This record gives sequence, structure tokens and C-alpha cells, in this order.
Amino acid sequence: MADPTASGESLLFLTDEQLRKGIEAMFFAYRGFTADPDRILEGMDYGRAHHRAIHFIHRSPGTTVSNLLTILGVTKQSLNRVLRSLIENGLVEARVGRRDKRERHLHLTQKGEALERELSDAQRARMRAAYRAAGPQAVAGFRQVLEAMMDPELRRQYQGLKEGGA
Amino acid sequence: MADPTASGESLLFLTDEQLRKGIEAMFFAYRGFTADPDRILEGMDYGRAHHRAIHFIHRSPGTTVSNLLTILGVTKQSLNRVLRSLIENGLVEARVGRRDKRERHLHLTQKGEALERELSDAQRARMRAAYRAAGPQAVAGFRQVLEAMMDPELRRQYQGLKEGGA
DNA sequence: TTGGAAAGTCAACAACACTGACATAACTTG
DNA sequence: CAAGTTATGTCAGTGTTGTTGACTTTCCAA
Repeated sequence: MADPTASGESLLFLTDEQLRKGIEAMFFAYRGFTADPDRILEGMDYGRAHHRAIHFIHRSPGTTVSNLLTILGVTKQSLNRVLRSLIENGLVEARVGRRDKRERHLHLTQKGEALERELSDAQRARMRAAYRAAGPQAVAGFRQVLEAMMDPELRRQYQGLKEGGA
Repeated sequence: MADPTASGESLLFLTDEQLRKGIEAMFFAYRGFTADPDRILEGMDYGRAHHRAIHFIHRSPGTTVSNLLTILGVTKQSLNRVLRSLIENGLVEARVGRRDKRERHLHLTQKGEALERELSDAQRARMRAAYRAAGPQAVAGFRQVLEAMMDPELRRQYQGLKEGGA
């Protein structure tokens, strides 16, 4: 969508200066984006990696370890360290697959769901405020640009999560 | 801007599901955002922290160490480790302040500028492609939402960098 | 039955962040 | 000028999150 060759005026948004501002906006916004969950997690034994695992297990209950590996893009050793502590502390349950017994299907326990809610409430509150301030049209553009910025493989992951496409 | 109480239809963009998609979009897009510079840096002795320092020194030549500290939001020990290696390797020059001799004013050397260009060319190329694909209106919305997402203090930093405001 | 995939584990290591403590030089103010 | 503060740098220790590499156990499928 959007014709890049449209009119002369519309190409000003592709200047290096504009792009640089976009880059810096991503940097500063991401700091805000992670700030609230980080604050909640600090003090607990958990960090951002635990948050991500919890988020995607909540999002796709019953997902397998290798599913999670491709979504998160880390090594299994790294993810395993995180999952182990979540399981030990009773936030995550790993059920042996019925079909394929090698697979572990991951679920949040009540305790896990509670922490997920606390984290995502905080993160959504900031998101909601930003969305509300910017308005629906800006939000649509926000999503479009972010999607275009993803690696194609990650975009597929993203779109495949649920409530697919645009 | 944008009246949130406007019409009934426009509130659908504030549902938890929409917010969740926005959160995931930030996560996946940020991965893409850092992927190219990370690839360039891997193999060199440098990482993402060096990239950030180089970016902001390029952006504000002559900036002081404490300026950089507040912009990057890290401890001086952490920044110092990064700056030391950049200075030792001749990418950054630290000039003693003329007014205040306690201050170090940071500048990129030719070698530093060259690496900066390589990194930001890669990052801008991705940004440009995303901007072009999404179009100017989407880009405006993208910037609006990101700004609204920042912590107020960081937003001031961001806007104060140059070519200020919206 | 055998090959390979899925999952888990151990060990070592690196990048990048943190805290706390301390040193030095230089500016600022009473 | 002396005292206090600021800017910078440094040493040492620690924690989180990521990485490789090597290896085992389990178990599906050809």
C-alpha cells in the first residue's frame, strides 16, 4: 500500500535525517516499552527473558519448547535455564506430549497466570496510553511500519500467532 | 491530538487484543531493527553498546561523557568500558574541555566515522524500506505512537537531540 | 532396528549491565 | 584560600542473558 512514487512532496519522509529520527525513536521507545515489566521483575529472581517466555506461553498455551525456541530466537540452553526456574517455582507446567512423548507442552499455572497478568497489565497500560494519545490512524501506521521492519521470517511468526494478518 | 471519545467505532483499537498485538509487534520489530548492525559488529570486538555510543557521538559531536550517560541510561562504569576500547582503537577521541577542563568532549575519528557510516547505512536501509513500504502517513503515525510510548524524561532527550519536535 | 529429531543437561565463556568504593582533577562558593 | 561539589576514571565483584560444544535420553518413523 502507499505509492512511493506518488508526488514530489511525499519523498521528504525518506531523508537520512528523518530515518535517523525514526531510529532514535525506536531506541527511546523500546526503553519505555520494557521499563514497567523490568521494574516489576527486579527483586524477583526473574528478568526480561522470563517475561518473554511467560508472555508467549500465555499467548499460545500448550506450545512446545521448540516452538518457543523459534519465536524467541535464542538457544535451547538459554531458554532451558529460564524454563527450568519457572517450572521449579511453579509458574509453568511442562506436560509430556500425548502424541509425541518427546515434546513438552508448556502451560502457565495459576501462579504463572497471575504474574503474566501483572506484567502485561503494566505493559498494556503504557501501550493503551500511547495509543489513546496518538489515535487510531496513527496506531494503524505504527503497526504497518513495525511489520515492514521485521525480518520476513519473524513477520511470519508474528502474523501466525493468532488473529493473523493486518 | 485525536479525540479518543470521538465515535464508537474508533475505540476498538484499544482492546486488549489490539494492545497485545502492538506489544508483540514491538518485540519482533526491535529484533529486526538491531539485526543488521549486530551482524556487522559480530566478529569485531564491538557490540550493541558500542554501536549506541558511536551513534550518539556522531549525532552530537563534542558531547560530554555525562551527556552520553543520561542519553544512554547506563552507569558510568558500563559506558567507560565501552568508551575506553573505542578510544584505544582510535575510533573516538576525547578532548579535554576548554571551558571546563574536567569534561571530556567526545568526537569520532575518521575511522570512527567510517564505522558509524557502515552501521547506520545498514540500519537506515532497513528503515527506509519499511518507511517506503508503509508510506508517509503511516510513518507519521509510527513516530507519534513511539513518542507517546517514551518515558517523559526520555522524550525530552529525544526531542532535544536536533531538528526538535514533531 | 536403526537413524535422526526433540528435549534436556553440563561446562565454559562473553557481552553488558549493575553496585560499591575510591582517586584525581578542577570548578564553585563561602 | 579552604571546603565542598562535580566530572571523570578505575578496581573489584556480581548477575542476567546470551553463546558454543559435547553428550545423554527418549522416542518417532522409515
